[in-house]
Amino acid sequence: MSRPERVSGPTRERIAEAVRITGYTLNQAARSLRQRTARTILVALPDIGNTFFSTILDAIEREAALRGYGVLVVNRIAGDVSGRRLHEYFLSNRADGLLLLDGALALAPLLVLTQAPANVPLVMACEAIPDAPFHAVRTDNIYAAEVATRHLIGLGHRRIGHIQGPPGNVLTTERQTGFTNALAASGLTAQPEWILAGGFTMERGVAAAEQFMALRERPSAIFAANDEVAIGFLSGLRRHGLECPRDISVVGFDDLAVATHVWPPLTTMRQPREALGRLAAEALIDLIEGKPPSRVPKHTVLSSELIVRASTAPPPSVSTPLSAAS
Amino acid sequence: MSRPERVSGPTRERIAEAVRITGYTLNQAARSLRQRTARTILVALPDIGNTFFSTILDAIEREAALRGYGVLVVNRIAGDVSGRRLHEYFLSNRADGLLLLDGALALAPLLVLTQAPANVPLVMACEAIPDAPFHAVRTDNIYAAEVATRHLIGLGHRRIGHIQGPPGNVLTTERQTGFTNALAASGLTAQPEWILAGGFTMERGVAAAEQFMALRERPSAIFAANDEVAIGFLSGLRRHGLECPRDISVVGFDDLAVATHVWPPLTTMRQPREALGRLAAEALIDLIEGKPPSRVPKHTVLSSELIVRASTAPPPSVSTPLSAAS
DNA sequence: CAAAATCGTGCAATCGATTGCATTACATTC
DNA sequence: GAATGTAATGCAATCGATTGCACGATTTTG
Repeated sequence: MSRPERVSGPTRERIAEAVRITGYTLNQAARSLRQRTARTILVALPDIGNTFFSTILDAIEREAALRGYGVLVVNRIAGDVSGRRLHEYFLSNRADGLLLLDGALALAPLLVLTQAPANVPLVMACEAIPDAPFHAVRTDNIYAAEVATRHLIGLGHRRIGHIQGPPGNVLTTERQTGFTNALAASGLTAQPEWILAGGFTMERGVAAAEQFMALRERPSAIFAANDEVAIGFLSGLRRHGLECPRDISVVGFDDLAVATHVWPPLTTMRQPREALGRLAAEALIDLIEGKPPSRVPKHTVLSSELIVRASTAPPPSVSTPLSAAS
Repeated sequence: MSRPERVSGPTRERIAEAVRITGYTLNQAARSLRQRTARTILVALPDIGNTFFSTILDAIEREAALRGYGVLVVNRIAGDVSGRRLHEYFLSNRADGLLLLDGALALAPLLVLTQAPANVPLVMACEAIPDAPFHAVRTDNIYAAEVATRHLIGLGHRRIGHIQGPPGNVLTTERQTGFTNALAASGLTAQPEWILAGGFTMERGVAAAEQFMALRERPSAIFAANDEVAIGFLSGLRRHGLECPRDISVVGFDDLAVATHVWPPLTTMRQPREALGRLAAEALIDLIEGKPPSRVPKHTVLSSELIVRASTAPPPSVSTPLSAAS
C-alpha cells in the first residue's frame, strides 16, 4: 500500500478494486511498528485555553491534516520541567516530531530530545528559545514593539509605560527591549516604576491597573505585552473611573478577534497567526519527511502589523500631535 | 509490561532495574498492534479557535493525561459530511474512542461508527444530538435559557428579544425554547422580528446589531445565544450610539473569561466548562475500558449559573422594577 | 505421603504492513 | 538465437509487545 509505483497499472487497479469491495483500511499501528513512523505530530502548548494559541493550533491542525498527519496535543507543559511527558511520546513512537509553542521550557531536556540518539525533529513556533539550535517560525517581536511604541510617541506621548509579559518568557524580554529601544531613539526614557509587572492574562492586567493607580506620576500611554493583559488593564482602570483614550492610551499585541469588540477597540500589533501555524506545521513535516536537516537551524521571521483603533489618541495636554500621521 | 501482577515480587524488581539501566521504553506501536488499542482518544471540535471549546479541550486533555491517554484533535469537522475523516481514525486503529463536541454532524455516519462491527465508544459533550443513542455530558440549556430570560423579566423588561445561535445547532433550538417558555410563563410574547438571526461568533453579533437598529419597535432587552454573539452585538450597537445597559440590557451565555472585562461586564449564564470537559473525558475512558456499555445511553446533565453583572438593568421607562431582587 | 491445586516462568505464535531479495516474464541488444 | 537487462511479482523475515499454554516448582489438602 505504501509504494503503489512498485506494481503495474492493471495490478494496481485490481488492488484498488479489492480495497473497495472488502472495505479494507490500513492498520496504522502495524505500519507504525514496521516503518517506525506514526504520521502524527505532537503540539506542546503552554495554554490551549488562550485564544492566541488555539487559533494557531487551528492552522496547524489544518495543515497537518492536508499532509496526512494527525495532531496530538499536550497542554500546560510548563510544569513538566524534566520534559518527561514529551520524551515519552517519542520513546514510545507515538509521534514523529514536536511542534513547540512554549519558549519557557528548560533547554537541556530539549537538547537531549533533538540530538542523537533520539533525533526528534523539532520546530518552535512563536516563542523561540534564544540561541537554541532549533528551527523556528516566529515574528520580529523587538521590531514590532518598536513600531507600537513609536506609534505612541508619534501621537505626542512623552510619559510612556509598559506592562510586561510573564517573567522568564522570551517574548517578555523582546517586547520590552523594543519598547526601550524606541524610547531611546526618541531621546525618551521610562521611569522604572512605569514598567508594570504583568503577564499574558486578563487577571494580570487588572493587577497592573492597581499598580498603575498607585503611581505618583502616571504615564499618559502604555504599551502592553499582549492584548489579554491590555484588556484586563483597561477593565481595571475603568473601575477607577479612568477612561481610555481620554485619560490614557493603550496599545496591545496580537490582535485577538475580541480586540475590535472591546471598548474602546484596541490599537494593537497584529500577528499573522494563521501563517505562523501553517508555516510551522509545514516546516516540521518537511523536517520529518525530508533529508537530514541542515546543521544550521533556520528561523522564518514574519512581520507584525500595526492596527490603529480607538484605544490610542494624543495625550490630554497636547492638542496638536507632533507627527500623528506617521 | 502490561500485567506486572503475573510475575513475582523479586522478578518484578529485577525487571524494573533492567528498565532503569537500559532506558527501555515500551513501543506504543507494537502494543497497539497486538492489543488493538491506541491509548488515544479523538476529540472532534467545530472550532478550536473559540475560547469556549478550547477551555473544554484543556480539561479533556488534563483528564486524559491523568489516565494515560493521548489526545488527538480534529477541527472543523462540520465540513466532513460523510464522517470520512473520523472513520479513518478508527478504521486505522489510531484512536480508541471519540469525544464529539459538535452537535451539527449527520447522524447516519455516526450510527455506523458506533454500531457493530465498528463499535466505537462515543461520548458527546456540550452539544448532544437530540434523540441520538449516544452517551452525553451536557448542561440543561432550556432551563438555563429560562433563568436568563426570567432575570430580564424580573428587572421589569416586557419587550424582550433573542439573538439566535447558528441555524441547525441543537443549542440554538434549546436556548430559544427556554426563552419562549419563560416569556410564555409570564404571559409575554416576543414579536417575530425580535428574534434576530445570529450565530456563535462576534461577527454575527455585529450583524444582529444592524438588524436590531432597523427595527421599528425595539426590545428593551436581549437574550443572546452566547457570549461571543452578545459581545459583537454590544460592539455593533455602540457604533450607533446605543449604550448598554442604559438603552438596552443584554444577557449572554457561557461566561467566557473575557465577559468580565468587556464594557459593560456581561451578565451571563456560566457553564461549568471545566467539569464538562473532565466528566466527558472520564465517561469516554470508562466506556473504552469498561464492560460493554449499557444499552441505554446515559446523559449527565450539569447546571448553569446566572452571573449578574452590569449589562442588565431595569428598562429605561420603569423606575421601580417589579422583582429585581429575584 | 500422595494427589490436587496454585504459582511462577518460559516459549512460541500472533497482530498487519513493510522490506528486500529471489524469481519469473518479457523486452532489448548484439 | 543467445545474452543481457528491466519490470513485475512472490515470498519469507521483520518490527516489538502481548497472549495463552505448557511445564516445573511449591504449597495446600485429604
